[in-house]
Amino acid sequence: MSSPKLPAESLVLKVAQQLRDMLVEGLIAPGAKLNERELAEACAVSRTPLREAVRMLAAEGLVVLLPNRGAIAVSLSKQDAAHTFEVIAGLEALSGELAAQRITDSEILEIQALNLEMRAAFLRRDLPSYYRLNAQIHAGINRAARNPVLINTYGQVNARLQALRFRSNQDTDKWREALMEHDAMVDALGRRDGPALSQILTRHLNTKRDVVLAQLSAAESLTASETRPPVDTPINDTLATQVTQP
Amino acid sequence: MSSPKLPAESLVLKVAQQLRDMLVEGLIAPGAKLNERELAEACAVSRTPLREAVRMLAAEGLVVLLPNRGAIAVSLSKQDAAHTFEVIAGLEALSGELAAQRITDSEILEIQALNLEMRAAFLRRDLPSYYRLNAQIHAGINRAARNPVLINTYGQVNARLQALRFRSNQDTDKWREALMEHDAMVDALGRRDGPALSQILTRHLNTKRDVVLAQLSAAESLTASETRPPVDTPINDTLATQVTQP
DNA sequence: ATGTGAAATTTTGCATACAAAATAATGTAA
DNA sequence: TTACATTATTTTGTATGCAAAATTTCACAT
Repeated sequence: MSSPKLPAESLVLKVAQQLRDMLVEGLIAPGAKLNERELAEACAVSRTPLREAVRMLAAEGLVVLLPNRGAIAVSLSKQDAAHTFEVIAGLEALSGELAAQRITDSEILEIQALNLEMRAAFLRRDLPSYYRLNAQIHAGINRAARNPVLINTYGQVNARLQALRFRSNQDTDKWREALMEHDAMVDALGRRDGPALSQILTRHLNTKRDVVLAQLSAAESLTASETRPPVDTPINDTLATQVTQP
Repeated sequence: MSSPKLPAESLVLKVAQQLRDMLVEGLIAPGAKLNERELAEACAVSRTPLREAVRMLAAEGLVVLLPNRGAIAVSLSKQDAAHTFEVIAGLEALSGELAAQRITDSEILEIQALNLEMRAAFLRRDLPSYYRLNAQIHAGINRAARNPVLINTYGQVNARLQALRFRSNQDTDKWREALMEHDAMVDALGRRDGPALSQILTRHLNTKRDVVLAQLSAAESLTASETRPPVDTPINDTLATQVTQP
């Protein structure tokens, strides 16, 4: 046996990761209330570490704290989503710029291989594999940027988008477009052309943004016709938390 | 009277802001241990809300949690600082790009005015005013980008740099260089030339990074000669916390 | 002196307890 | 029935208590 006991990681961090997963996987739906007693029970801990974990997620922007009313899973309005995509695009552009300078030959080969696998997944219309490979490619570029702060920041902002749980690219045309963008990415990466890669990534994220926003609009109009009168905007619009401005 | 009582903001958020200020102002030095009892007393609250606040700051990257050993104020190694500057540069580049598209005429005038004031502060060698105006200019550009997510992300990452408490630009040459870069920035902004502004901001941040890193090296060699044998790297090197990668 | 190890103290981590606020439930009047 | 006020219940926010871990203290041997 290797490690019979390593309680090393504090409970709070484990609980935080559990909740983070639940939020990103959509097990806790956007806008849903986080009941402390309930969640504490589910995680088999007392309310104290659970609350601390929730506060961490609030700082990460995955939940929103309502004074005296607990916390709810973040629910991005279309505007929020658009803003988030803008930031993600900026971070990926940076990632591409840096990766082009720092990536190793073997890493390039690996990403080229992943890109081919992704193409194969497309041909089979294997959505799950496609998503996994797509994520791996982007993660690979981020990793090649050799900047842990960038990876962290990206992860934190991206988690909020993941929590939207869009599973799209049903539109075959858009899908094909994404594939071509990926080819261009891998090509630029192979040439170590930072500016080009950066530009492609920005464009890529913009199309992704458009797809997701379209889906949000569709979903919105659906739920609206089912339940509500033609109300427009989801719950929160700003998601502005603490910020210490220089 | 306007508002006799607005306990609205929960204690935790107030305490978090207090601690954030302490960390950014250097009242709690980088690497310093955060004693719960002590701080709770100082903030006049019990340990519970204090701990929750500390966890939030940990999620923001302003403190580092040590399992079973509490928290310490983040202490960026030179590498960490360099990585952080890279991310800040990317965010400012994005900010510039967007601001150039979205800024109003009156906002441009305001920033031009601030820039002139800053020049005046330079002529008087008035460091405090210079810093204040410099921060206002950058904040103005960020605001003009019309993206609250960007402002938040920027604020969170930048706070870690602020906690370094570099007060530099003593080097008059570098200072002059910064002034010229600011002129170029304001010029590009006036022309609403996003790419140019973006590029200038990146270069500007790079010089700033160099200045700060040089200062860190200087400070390091100082403390080293005073206390320690020629040890090289400060406390933590990664600062990698949680990340949910797509 | 210097190093080592055991006991004492402090500090952290988690659970519980209690007050205040919010939500749900109930009853009553229109 | 609906609207509204009132009470009961739940839920949150904060404080306190207690065990485990870490740190310090101090005696002792080298």
